[in-house]
Amino acid sequence: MNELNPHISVDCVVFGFDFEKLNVLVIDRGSNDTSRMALPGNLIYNSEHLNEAATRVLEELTGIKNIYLEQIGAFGDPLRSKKQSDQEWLKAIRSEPSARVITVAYFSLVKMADYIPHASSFAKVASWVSVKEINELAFDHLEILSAAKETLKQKIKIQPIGFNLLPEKFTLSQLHRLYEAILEKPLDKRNFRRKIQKLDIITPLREKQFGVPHKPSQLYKFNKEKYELLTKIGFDNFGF
Amino acid sequence: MNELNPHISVDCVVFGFDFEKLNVLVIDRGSNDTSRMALPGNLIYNSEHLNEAATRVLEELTGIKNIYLEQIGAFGDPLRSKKQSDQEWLKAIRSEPSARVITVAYFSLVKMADYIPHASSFAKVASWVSVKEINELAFDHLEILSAAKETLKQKIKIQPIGFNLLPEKFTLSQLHRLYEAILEKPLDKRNFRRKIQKLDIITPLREKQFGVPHKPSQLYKFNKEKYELLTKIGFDNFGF
DNA sequence: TTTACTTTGTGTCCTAATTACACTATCAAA
DNA sequence: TTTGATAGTGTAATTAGGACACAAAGTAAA
Repeated sequence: MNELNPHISVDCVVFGFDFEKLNVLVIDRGSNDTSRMALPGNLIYNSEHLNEAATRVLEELTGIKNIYLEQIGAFGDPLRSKKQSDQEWLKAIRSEPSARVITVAYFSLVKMADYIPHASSFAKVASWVSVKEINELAFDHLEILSAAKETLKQKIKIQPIGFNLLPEKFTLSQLHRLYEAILEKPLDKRNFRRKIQKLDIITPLREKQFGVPHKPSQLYKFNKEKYELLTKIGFDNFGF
Repeated sequence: MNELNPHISVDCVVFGFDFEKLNVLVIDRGSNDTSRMALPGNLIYNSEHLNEAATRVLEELTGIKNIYLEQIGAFGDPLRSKKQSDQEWLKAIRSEPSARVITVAYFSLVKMADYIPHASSFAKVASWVSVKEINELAFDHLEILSAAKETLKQKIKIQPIGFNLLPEKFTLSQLHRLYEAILEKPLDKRNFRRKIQKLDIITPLREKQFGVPHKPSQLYKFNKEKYELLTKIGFDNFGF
């Protein structure tokens, strides 16, 4: 009844931002394969919705709840079944050797502070790796990562989802660097500030940075209420 | 070896444009279910790539080759297995009663003249139905249709894919009505013309409409070479 | 052959958005 | 008190977007 479905898996591209660059959570699969790193993922249960499965996989891995998740799409072609090294996958698939696995990929945005690899005690430990440093991954995960990066780029041009990658309180410079990291191109500082302020969805706090060896920066928070109000009115251009 | 996989299907949302409104190909499933109409779709073979399966389903249905196809995403939750009326699906699923089906949805854009239902002699006959008239479909197909419409809207704001819905030679008015139908909002005639001409990807022909009871219109064709040249240069704003 | 009907095709003005660009202010640390 | 680092700000020029009305070219009907 509540069994794993050996034909369908979910894989998650979990992005984090360290105030300088984008990072992704990857899992070390050991050394019995050409590419040791893989995206976190798992087979799904027959009783599960797709989104639930992705949420579950991420919570099992990182302990994070209420995670921002978005589907990227379905991947997986017959070649997938030739790579037979992931032990869990092998075990599940054993009964039906000719089957293939379709994987439904998700991307998610988390605050990096919410998951610190070795401070957490989960079975598989994932680690943060800079997106730019990844040029090989197990299975078709490199393709999935590319699609995730592209989807994120497109999405952030339309919706203010970047705030999921920042702490509650953040500076405009941090937000600026985040957009540059995602879009992979420099954005003029003054033009960026003007534009983001005109969107009218961030609120300055009565608080500044302290302890920094330079002029302390104004802190802001994302005004979710105002954003939702604007979208309800039909406003939909939060683009860059 | 080359068997149907009873867990994974593809469904296709095939859009056509009759110079007035958007239409979708639907199949009449007979009367043994609450909602008789469904999107064309089928289970996939284990040896098939996902895209291949979608291409195959469409070619089997309409005979059209070289179709424009784009994945929308994966759908399907456990509820799906409770609706047990599609005979083919039942038969395929019989051996494994507790399984669920994930469907990978695609949307495709075709020139309506390429598929005229009763002129073709395929087993299942699909028919064109105005998108606006559809408010019920079998399974979760209404949800898929909504997602398809939304994806198409977003996509046409970025890429010039609309030309797949028009014949080789078309008028600016036809193109104008197409954009209005997809975006579901009126666009100013003069501003539309100015903008589309500035994109510089359509070429006027040495030819006009004839036989029309009004001023004959200039005919244009989509300049694919120029479009690809522009994208290679890094230009990517074909938006509306 | 004239008139009515229908759709094509065009230009300007105004406002909003985008781009490029450089210097002063404020803090910690040396 | 000097140095080093980042924050924070305005303007001018260009480009894009939105609103708007009328003459031209064909067929069909009188």
